[in-house]
Amino acid sequence: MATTPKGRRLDADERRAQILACARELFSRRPYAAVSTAEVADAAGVARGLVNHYFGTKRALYLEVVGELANPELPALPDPGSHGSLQEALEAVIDMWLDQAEDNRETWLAAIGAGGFGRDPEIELIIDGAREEVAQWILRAIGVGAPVPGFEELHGIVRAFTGLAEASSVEWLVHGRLSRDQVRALLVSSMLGVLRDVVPGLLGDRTPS
Amino acid sequence: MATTPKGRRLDADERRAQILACARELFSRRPYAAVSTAEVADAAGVARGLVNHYFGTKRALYLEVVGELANPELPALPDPGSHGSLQEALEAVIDMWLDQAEDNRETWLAAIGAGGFGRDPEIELIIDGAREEVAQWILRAIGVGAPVPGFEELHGIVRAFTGLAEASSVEWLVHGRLSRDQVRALLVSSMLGVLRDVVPGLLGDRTPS
DNA sequence: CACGCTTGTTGGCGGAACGCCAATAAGGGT
DNA sequence: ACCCTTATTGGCGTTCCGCCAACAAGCGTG
Repeated sequence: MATTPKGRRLDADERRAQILACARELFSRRPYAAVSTAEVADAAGVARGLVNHYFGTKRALYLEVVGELANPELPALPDPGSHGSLQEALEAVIDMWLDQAEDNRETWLAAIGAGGFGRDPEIELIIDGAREEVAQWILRAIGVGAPVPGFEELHGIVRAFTGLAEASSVEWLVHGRLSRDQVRALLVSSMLGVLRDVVPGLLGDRTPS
Repeated sequence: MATTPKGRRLDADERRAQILACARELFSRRPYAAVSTAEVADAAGVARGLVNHYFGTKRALYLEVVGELANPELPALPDPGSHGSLQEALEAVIDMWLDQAEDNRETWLAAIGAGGFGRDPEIELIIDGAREEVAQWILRAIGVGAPVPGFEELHGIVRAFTGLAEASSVEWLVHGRLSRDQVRALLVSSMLGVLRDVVPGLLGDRTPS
């Protein structure tokens, strides 16, 4: 990453961007506390003091990296009115979202914190374990054992569902945009709908389609 | 939190637990790097060296705190024989989940990382801002402006939905338990179902020309 | 009651990292 | 060729962490 020979002067903006890039590289692999400014400076082929000169503090540098990562560059929406049903509009926007996630995979995962950003990989493991426990708990509750055909998909669905449960609960407990009853209805409705689509056999007596 | 006079000897397990409690208190309010072991020791009314004596390193102490927080104590499931329909089982387990979240509100939010755990509040703000942007983007895409009646709820629902989108995408891109098509179907289906239940007016007539 | 042994506890040493600032020199303008 | 702007450096003081030897509180023993 050290693109310039020692001591060479660069344009301020250029140098700043270069250091930022190195910091991004390092912070995306190791947790905040495990990355030193000296390391960042080293990677950029620059004296440590210069990092502080451009970003003030290590924390400020970190914040800037995160801010850069978390900026999702959402694709432009198609003209309103060009779509017929709500379903079509929804499908379109979801496709765009998925494209975006697939293309910027690295960046996007880092921003989400899934691949572990400044977050400690070990911490990530603990959290993931807890989520997995909840998922297994739900699977048991709806009477799904491991050897069911298509279990992997079901597993993934339930894991995804816990994401919905967490986010909606935050809307309820933190932002107050949803009531408990609404969260409940939201979870039951969406989970039922998805199960109906993917494993219709589970529903027993009621088997549409 | 300093329950014992200076220099008093405690049982090893007791002292350990006390320090852990203080660490938990501090780490839940400020990010990792902003909490010093000296502070933890101070809060426990103990010499700094003792923290290292019991936990080795600051990081190990932190990991233990997180591990303690992330342990969700899931309520026992009802007898598998007593379940009626899938819907009933689902409603039951979701109610249990919501109870659990409501009761342990503090702890649970901390574990999720929503209230910001060892995570930097400022970082949290950035991430939340990015999520909000996505939510607004989706709202625009499905043709919902701000002054719609029941907009708050819709807003919350979409925010919750982004949680589902993120989690399912992680299942797709990281764990490989879902394919892209499955994620797509999952998102479309659940979002449509929920919209149908909450704002049925949106579905009927579209194309306001 | 005195003594000693176990072990919880302390205080400080050495190293690493961070924020800051004055000194330096690179590169363009005159 | 000179100077003047400013990117860049190197080091000082401070804070924080991991480690360890010394200390003493409390219990058992004679």
